Amino acid sequence: MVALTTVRPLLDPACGQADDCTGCEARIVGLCAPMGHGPLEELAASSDRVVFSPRDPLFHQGDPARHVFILREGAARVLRLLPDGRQAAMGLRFGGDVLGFTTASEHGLGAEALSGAVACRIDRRSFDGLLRRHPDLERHFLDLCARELAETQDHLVALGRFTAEERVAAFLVSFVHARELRGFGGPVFELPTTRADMGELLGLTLETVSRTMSAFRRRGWLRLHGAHGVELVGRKALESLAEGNGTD
Amino acid sequence: MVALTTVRPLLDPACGQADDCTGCEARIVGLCAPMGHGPLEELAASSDRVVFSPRDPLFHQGDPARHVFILREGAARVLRLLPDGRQAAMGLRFGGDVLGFTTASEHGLGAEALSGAVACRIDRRSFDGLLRRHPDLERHFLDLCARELAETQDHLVALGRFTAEERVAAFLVSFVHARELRGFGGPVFELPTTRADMGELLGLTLETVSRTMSAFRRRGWLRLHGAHGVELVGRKALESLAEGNGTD
DNA sequence: CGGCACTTTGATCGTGGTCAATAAGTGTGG
DNA sequence: CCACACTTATTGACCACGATCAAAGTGCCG
Repeated sequence: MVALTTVRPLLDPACGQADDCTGCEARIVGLCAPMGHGPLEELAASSDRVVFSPRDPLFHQGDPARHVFILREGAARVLRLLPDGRQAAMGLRFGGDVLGFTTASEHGLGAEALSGAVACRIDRRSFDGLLRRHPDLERHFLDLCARELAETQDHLVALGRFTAEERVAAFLVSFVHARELRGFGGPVFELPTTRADMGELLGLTLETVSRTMSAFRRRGWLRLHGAHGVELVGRKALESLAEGNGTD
Repeated sequence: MVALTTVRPLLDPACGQADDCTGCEARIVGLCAPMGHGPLEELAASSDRVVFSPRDPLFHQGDPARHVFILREGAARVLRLLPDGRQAAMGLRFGGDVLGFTTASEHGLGAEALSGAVACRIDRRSFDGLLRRHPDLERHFLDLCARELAETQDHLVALGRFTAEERVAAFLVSFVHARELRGFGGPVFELPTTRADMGELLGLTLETVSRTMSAFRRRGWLRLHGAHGVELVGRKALESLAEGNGTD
């Protein structure tokens, strides 16, 4: 499978107890899953809740990496800005995803909210200490990091070898997949991205993304409800494109 | 900096003692760096030395992930094969690099030797046990994984936003950088890759790679000694291209 | 209703892909 | 050591996918 949006399917029934994320997307949380009550309380002491409006930065590329974020609600994107102004998005993040975790001293990437978003902001020092005191948590994070690496590699294949149609299909399919993992079923959904956002994620221009979406619509593979509302009709066809089956 | 070949600069003076890698490239080893003698002996007991000829596979995509490899000499590449036969290379690996580490049960990527190569093959079970028993080693691996993620993100930016010239420049610069980190200085070197290999790494055809190399030669930025021998003359110019400064 | 950001669609352009022929290396056996 | 076969690299001619430039069209929020 080729994933262009981050997908980390780690259910977390415990998280709702020590913290106030009951009923929100963060029930599915990569971080908290293996944590007992002790660690969770430690975490709650050095974390706070932050609300972001659309296009607010969570942190900037180049900032000292002082915090780790866990997205609770909404969507965000992680991106790299080049010296000449070009920018490339590395992926989307949703409820339960971890942002801003790095072993470096500075953020190599920036992150910004797409829709409105709520995140849990954790002090980096406390976080490192927590990892050190709880080896199973550290192991869990290694797993998380390995998954993110695998997803980035999928993305790399898409940018290196996929046509425009395959890239857009891969984006749609993996977005739907990420939704489903978080308990939002159904073929109708709202994209939190503009066509330009999608272009930056896929290495395409916004016009090409738009044309490709129109082509899919004409083929009856999807129905558009306004610019952001999408109804996947021909999921099979899109999945086949997204898997890199080529024309055969 | 944009890295298209893996670069993990972790010196390992201890590795030569418990194992027979004295004097070879594996002095620079990501894995062994933080290990004491105890762990090293444990490791030696469940590892063996394997020699590969050019184009030999170290492991195939889809194989059960039974071993972790540490490359000691030579070069290898890690790649993804698509259902329709297209293939994309995720990066190059050199002496000291770790290959085949994954938290999944199967290899999501294949790996093959480019030049001849020597690797240390470690049983996955033993390796997992070692990680569990030595939390500092596990922390080190988390760091390694985070670095590889950062490099893959650099690669992603290159494929998503760079022109052909910028990609080839980025490849050359990061290859030279990897060599230097391993103690091989000097502006003249042999590429272990064919033009086709470079194309698969950069999302280009072999013809485009060849034309771009010729263009660099004509501009006096490099001198070619046979097909694989390269002498970097205008490193500054190539570095500027590789950083994404655009035309300005 | 007006203003603005985003989307769609069209026309044209250009980078890099494709197809093809030649040249340069590389390796093997006589 | 050279002749031959084979792989890899280079270069050219042409093509196509997606980029760029431009102009309507649509939806959204004040």
